[in-house]
Amino acid sequence: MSLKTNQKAATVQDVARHANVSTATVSRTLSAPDSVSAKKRQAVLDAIEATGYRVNRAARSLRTQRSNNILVLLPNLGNPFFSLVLQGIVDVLTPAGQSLVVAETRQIYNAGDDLFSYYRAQRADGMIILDGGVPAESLNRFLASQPDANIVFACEWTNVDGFPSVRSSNEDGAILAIQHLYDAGHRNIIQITGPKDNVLTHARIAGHETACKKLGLEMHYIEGDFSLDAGLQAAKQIKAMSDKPTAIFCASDVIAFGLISGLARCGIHVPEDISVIGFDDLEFSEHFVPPLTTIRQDRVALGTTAAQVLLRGGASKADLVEMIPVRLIERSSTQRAKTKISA
Amino acid sequence: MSLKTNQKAATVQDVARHANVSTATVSRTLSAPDSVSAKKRQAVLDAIEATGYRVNRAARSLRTQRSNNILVLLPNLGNPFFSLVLQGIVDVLTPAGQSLVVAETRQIYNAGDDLFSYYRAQRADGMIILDGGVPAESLNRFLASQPDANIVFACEWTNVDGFPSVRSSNEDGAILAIQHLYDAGHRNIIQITGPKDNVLTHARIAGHETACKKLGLEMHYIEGDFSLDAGLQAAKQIKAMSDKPTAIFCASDVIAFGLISGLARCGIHVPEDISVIGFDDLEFSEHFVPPLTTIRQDRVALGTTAAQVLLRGGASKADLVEMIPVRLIERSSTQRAKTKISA
DNA sequence: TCGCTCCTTGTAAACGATTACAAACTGAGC
DNA sequence: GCTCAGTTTGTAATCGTTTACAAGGAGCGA
Repeated sequence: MSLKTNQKAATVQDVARHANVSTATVSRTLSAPDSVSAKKRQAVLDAIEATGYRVNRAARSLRTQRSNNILVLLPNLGNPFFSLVLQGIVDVLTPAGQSLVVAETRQIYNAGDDLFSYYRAQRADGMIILDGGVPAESLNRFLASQPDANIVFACEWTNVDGFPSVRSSNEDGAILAIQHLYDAGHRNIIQITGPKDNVLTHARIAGHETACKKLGLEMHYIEGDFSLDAGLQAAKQIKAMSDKPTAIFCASDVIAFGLISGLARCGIHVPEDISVIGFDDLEFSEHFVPPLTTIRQDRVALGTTAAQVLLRGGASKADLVEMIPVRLIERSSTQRAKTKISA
Repeated sequence: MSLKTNQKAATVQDVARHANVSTATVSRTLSAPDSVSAKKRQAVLDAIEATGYRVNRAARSLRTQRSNNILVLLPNLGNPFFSLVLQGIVDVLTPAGQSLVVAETRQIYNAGDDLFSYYRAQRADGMIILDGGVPAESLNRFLASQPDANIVFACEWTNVDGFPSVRSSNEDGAILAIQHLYDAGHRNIIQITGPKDNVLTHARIAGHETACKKLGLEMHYIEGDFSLDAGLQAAKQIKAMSDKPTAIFCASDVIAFGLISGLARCGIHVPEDISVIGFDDLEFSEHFVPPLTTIRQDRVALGTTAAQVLLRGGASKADLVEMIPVRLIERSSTQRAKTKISA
């Protein structure tokens, strides 16, 4: 490529002139090389090299009606949970020649816009939504007005039918967690849940119930919200209980961190006094003290799969639900129940 | 806005027809409302409402030669350190009507592209680079070919002159760390550093040296790389030392996590046996066991400031270095030295 | 050589906005 | 009513691609 300090970027016209061909031939060399004779093709490639030509995406978008942009919508960009999901998305999108545009749901609504309108304004080729809290009204508008919009939910999802989704098998995860505790002899188990209007919360409670029914356990919950603080608060409640659980299933690793810290301040030690299992398997969980037993979500796979579904035009399979398996990662925050097993 | 299931999006022509004005008037209503009479303006706004018109960004970009896209380049999207920086960036960019396009340096190079060429292809209005490891050759190309390119480095920076940068005061941070340990009576201090070719590493070593010179301490280093594993490896080395340090300054919190875990496995306890101070103050650091004393970087401010510099056209002040202050967060991983203070 | 097909190539019309320029209108001052 | 300046409006060119269509040329059989 040329290093010359040219003010304005080379256009397809410049290349054509340079190679002594028409603009159509230049364009074809790029999009359908086989339809151009070897001689002209080489001339065009040389001219591109010489002029430092790069296609103007705006012009191409305007003409082809495709932006080559994929919009990713997050509830909260500052939440480190999403970093590996984004990693997975970009791993698939970049090689496919798509650029990744990120936005936060609340920024859009703060600007007085709504999702539907924002999507139209961006004119992205597709959208991955990582936020299950999008208002149903916005989504119904999509279905009514742009039934062909290419949208995939990932991680979280929505109860509005008509959108494909990629998610961890949350129920299975909860079942694995309860079963693991049961197998270690625990019979008095509490779940500290996520926020009550969240789809993940419901799924993890559903799994919990399934497991408890099967195993003949009673179900106990403390309502939380996936945050550290929820764990700290729960620790206080547990300290005050007369009949303490022997094991706690936290709906997120972050809750577990807060809980374990909180319990330690009350003189309750994990896993000696109480076993704790988390959900997510964050980078840190392995290095927490004690290393956290947890249910691993494959965040990169969530991202890559969502991107693949999108590229394949997943919107046509509106009922698609792609489940990413989770697995139990056994570490040191859970141990065999010390108290005698009742019954 | 209309809910009708219209196939193709409304254009400025449709709005003009609807409002019985020319396309120029529609365009002016959007970009310079004051230059349009109140009556026509209202007619246009009504027509926009009725047709559900949204400006076509590709067409606008083509005509105005501005994309309203800002490119953010990261070394590694999966690294949760950057999530709050991105948060800060988006907090500023979205209200300013700019979209955020993210890409990873290595993806670009994997694709056989180089940064300069990629930037031209994207035709972004500006770029925030969070990766100090960009080859000098690419950067010199920018300066030679597009001296007006709007580029800001954030977090990390480059030794190539000519680019503004926003960064934490890393030297100050290292000085604060050493001073804190000194004040607690420590005289035998080691730093576990970042990777040796990194600008942050150099800055934190420079601060360390400044402090040691002032305080009359010897300087000791173990070379690391900001990772958990570096901390674990360092723990082994320290265990094998006959004259052990009483305090360790880790160039990142993540190193500190690994170090503390590693030391614990060798029966060396923090802070009882050795004090440890980190750098970054991740969300997690407060809840580590023990809660980590560290130097806090204001990651959100790094992002917002970088975005503001960019929007102000910071490239014109190529020598600008915006320093974001750091501060000492004292928690429980450091304590007063037990051994007698020598001299 | 003619006529036919098949492959390459070029011409020119989109795509949907912005904006320079000119035309039309307004009202004030005489 | 006429002139002039100032405001408002419209016309049409332009941004840089892609692609439908037509035309030119090559190859081949008769």
